[in-house]
Amino acid sequence: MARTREFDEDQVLDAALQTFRRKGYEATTLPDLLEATGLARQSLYNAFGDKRELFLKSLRRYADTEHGRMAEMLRSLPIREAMAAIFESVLRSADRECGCFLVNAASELLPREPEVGRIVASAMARQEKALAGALRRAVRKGDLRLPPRRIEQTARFLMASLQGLIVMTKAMPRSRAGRDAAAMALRAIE
Amino acid sequence: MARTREFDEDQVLDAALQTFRRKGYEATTLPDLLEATGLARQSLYNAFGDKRELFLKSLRRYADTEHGRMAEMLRSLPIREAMAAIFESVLRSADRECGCFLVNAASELLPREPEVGRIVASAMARQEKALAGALRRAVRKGDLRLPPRRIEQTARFLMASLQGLIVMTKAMPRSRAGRDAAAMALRAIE
DNA sequence: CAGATTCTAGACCGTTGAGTCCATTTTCCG
DNA sequence: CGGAAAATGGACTCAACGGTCTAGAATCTG
Repeated sequence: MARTREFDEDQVLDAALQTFRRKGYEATTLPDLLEATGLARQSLYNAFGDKRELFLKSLRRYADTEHGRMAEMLRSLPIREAMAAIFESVLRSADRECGCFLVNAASELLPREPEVGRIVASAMARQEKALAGALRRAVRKGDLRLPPRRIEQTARFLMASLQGLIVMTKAMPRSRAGRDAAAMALRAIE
Repeated sequence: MARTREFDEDQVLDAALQTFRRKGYEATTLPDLLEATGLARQSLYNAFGDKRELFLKSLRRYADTEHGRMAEMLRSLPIREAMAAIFESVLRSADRECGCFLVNAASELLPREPEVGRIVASAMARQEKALAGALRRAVRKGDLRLPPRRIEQTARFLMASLQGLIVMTKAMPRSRAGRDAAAMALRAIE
């Protein structure tokens, strides 16, 4: 048979992901990716296809893991604590991180790259659903008073607040603006 | 003396701005800019310097005009109508437009380009101030009930909502999500 | 008109990009 | 062991990039 693969696909994908997330698609060069992943040129092409494919795979992976993190918080914590923790994690990651990969990718590549549009839109829709589900559970449990008609709307509002927070912390990392905005958005589920 | 300049600087800058806004910095090529502006290579370099300088000038111009539009609305309309109109203009421009140039630039180029960071941060701070000012006037006039302590916070919250709306309409242009989020954000100044 | 200056068109330059090819080495497994 | 498959390093292609230069046409003002 053949020689077995020596690198861990997910690990390589994560390295590429971080690079794309930090520098964006166009500004990331192939040498950047080789250095970040530690792979040889040929290996990268064999395993993931060209730069664009690698980017899309990274983006899908990011969407999946982020959704997982969020869904996990929403499942394991009461709704208010969960939302507060989600907002807080955005605020805390403002310095070392480099914004949400989905938002970055959408900003840079839409409407030019429809596949990016599909990935981002479906990721956001999924997160919105998870949020609405958590709100519904909270209402059923009596933790939250919210007319059923308002659940979807509230989920969408919280999503928008989250996106806004992400943008503001990236653009004004040292400002109080993010904290204030987050605190006020949370009042929607008080 | 010399031959007079044959093009209108602001008009050229607007053409470049639209191109950068639509395609982003890296993906915009010099030929793109020449076609959009109708200028010859040399003229562009003479008048605006290199690609990076042209981009920064475009971004500053966008920040100024957008701030002007917003400030004008806030000055000429009651606070609720003004905010509704501002949100509405983001929603309506979802299809043909290409997102907020400031958000796009920040997403693509931060933290790599500190000058972009300065432009975006100061633009947002200016808008936040204009918003806070409008809120304060509304409170003084009795149009709005809001403890003075909450004015700054509300302004920041509305800014974040606006940014979030911009991102969501770009990422999910055909969705109801934007409308719902906008409606709910406006309830903060009901 | 004359001279200065800008505009234009396009050739040109060096660099760097993504992607391919190939020859060699490494590792696996029958 | 021996061959199949993968990994590697590096040379290579070719196109496109941003930016410069040149030569000539256009247009202003003194």
